[in-house]
Amino acid sequence: MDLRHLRYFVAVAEEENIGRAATRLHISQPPLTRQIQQLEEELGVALFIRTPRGMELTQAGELFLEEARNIRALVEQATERTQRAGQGKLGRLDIGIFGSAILDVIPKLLLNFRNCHPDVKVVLHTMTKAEQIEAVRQRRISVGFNRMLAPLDDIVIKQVATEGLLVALHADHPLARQSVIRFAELKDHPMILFPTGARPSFIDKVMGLCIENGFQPQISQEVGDAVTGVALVASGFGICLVPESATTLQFPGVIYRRLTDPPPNLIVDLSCIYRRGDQSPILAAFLQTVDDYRESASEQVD
Amino acid sequence: MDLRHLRYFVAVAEEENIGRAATRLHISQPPLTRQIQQLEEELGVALFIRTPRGMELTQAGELFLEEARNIRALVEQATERTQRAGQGKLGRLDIGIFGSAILDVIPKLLLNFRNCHPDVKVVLHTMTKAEQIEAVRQRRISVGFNRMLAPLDDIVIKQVATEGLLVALHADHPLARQSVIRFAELKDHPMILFPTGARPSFIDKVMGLCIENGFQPQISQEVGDAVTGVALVASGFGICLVPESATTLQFPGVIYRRLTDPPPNLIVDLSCIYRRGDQSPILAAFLQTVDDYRESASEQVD
DNA sequence: CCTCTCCATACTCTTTAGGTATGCTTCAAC
DNA sequence: GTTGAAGCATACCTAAAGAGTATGGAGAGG
Repeated sequence: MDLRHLRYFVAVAEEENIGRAATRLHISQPPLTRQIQQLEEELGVALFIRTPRGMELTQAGELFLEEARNIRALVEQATERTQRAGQGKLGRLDIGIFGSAILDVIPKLLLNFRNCHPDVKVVLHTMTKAEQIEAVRQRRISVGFNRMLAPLDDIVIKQVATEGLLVALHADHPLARQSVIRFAELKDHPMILFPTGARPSFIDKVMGLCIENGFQPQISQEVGDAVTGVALVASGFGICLVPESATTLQFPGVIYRRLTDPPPNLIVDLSCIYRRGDQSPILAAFLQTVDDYRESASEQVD
Repeated sequence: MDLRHLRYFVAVAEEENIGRAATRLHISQPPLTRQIQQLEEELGVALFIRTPRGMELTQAGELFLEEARNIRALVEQATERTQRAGQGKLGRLDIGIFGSAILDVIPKLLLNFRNCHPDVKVVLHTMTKAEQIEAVRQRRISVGFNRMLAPLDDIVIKQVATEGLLVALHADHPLARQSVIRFAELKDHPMILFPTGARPSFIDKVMGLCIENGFQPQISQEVGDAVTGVALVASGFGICLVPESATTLQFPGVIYRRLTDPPPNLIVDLSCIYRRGDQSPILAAFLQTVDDYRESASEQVD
């Protein structure tokens, strides 16, 4: 049996007349007669009663008509869904994130992506940098977001955004009276660092800046992520260098101050990683969204 | 697209290797390669990633695999169901009945039929003789049960059973003391007749018998069916001639007495009617059940 | 570097769908 | 009653498409 047989059968059943059905199908009458005979022979069942007036469905034919319509609808649906999946408009995208990336850029990106691709199910997985790399390799996630990424052969790193650094400090802190702070002034003030875990990380960025400015930081506490860091600032444990997006966190008593030095020293990048050679149309669509985001972000700067 | 494409696609997706899939499908490798290419081209979507190790499904391919399996299962199911319908094992049978036929024969027939054909939905319609004939012509019912049927060109009449006649009378009735009654003894006893409505009917049978035995019956009441007739016997309205199967009705105070005369005079037939030329396999199966029933009934008599 | 594996391509053959012409049956109209 | 029209079936031919054989080409492993 063939989908052609079903198409022909439905036409004949609807027209109740082989000649008219043949016209509708843009073929001549004899081949259609033969196809219907073949179908009946293959099923071993009479689907039609031949009357002088035309073709009339048997009970078995009535039943088969329903089934044939179902099958044809399902085929059409399968075709359409598969095509949408091939265009990255249907399916699932697993994304690896880490603590502070969720604060600003990722929500905006996801919002844009879901507007264009409402039928792609986005699943977020919180994981460390090392876990993300491993998960990308094993295809458990298609894309991961992180900072301070070192080049790898099998993984592409694509910069998503750059953010300036701010100092988070308590309103009672001596430096809080200044509207702008020079980096060197941070010397001798206890500092909260994050994240713990795999190096190189944001910690190394901060340590490097301190050394460039001629001092070793006084480490008050090492914590897992920016959220915890700012929470400790609110509790008076010290100051904390954070990316701009951390201003989303408005803990009581915490204020953010800009540093005087200009880029490129006082910026930190946010990048995404994905498997080199990954052909997934959903990933491609997501990376397109990332590009669009970067463009619109740089336009805002202009 | 063709069902062949689906079969081939599923095989390749499962084997993850065109060569092995070709072996499984009992064809050679190159045609299979081409069929898969055709399918991908028609959908406009890459279903597989070609690796040095073999064929790996894309996300779109995974989705299409599910759909393809569904479609194939549905086709198989449609084939099987249609074949069962063609053998009269699946579908619907509409049967016309009248009041007293339901008492004995029909329940037994239906029980037998449903044992052999559990997936045929049997729908009973209570209708008069005239309604049954009209409904058979209009195909609203496939078969009807009735008594005293006159031959018709377009309808086949098939005798289902013959039943002897009994006299239903009240236990206090003078004739109740006799274990057997001669027909002529019914003279001068008020008699309940049924059914009202279309002639010829059971009434004409009874009237004919009375005249044969030399008297005009004293009509106490005409009622619609045997059930009402026997109910009136219980209320003391008179005696009532009924088919044997009416003994199913055990009203308090009602007893049944055999008549002395032998067949063929004191029997009444139950027949079924159906459209001449009706090819429905379900009807054929039902008529076969009727034949089997008649055979087993006559065996019991032997 | 060679070989093995596996998919793609080229070409041929065979099957089968589709077209044209025609026959057969039934129904209706004259 | 005969004739014509409608509708399905059959016979035969053509063309398209699937399947087979032979071979090429690319990547992985020894």
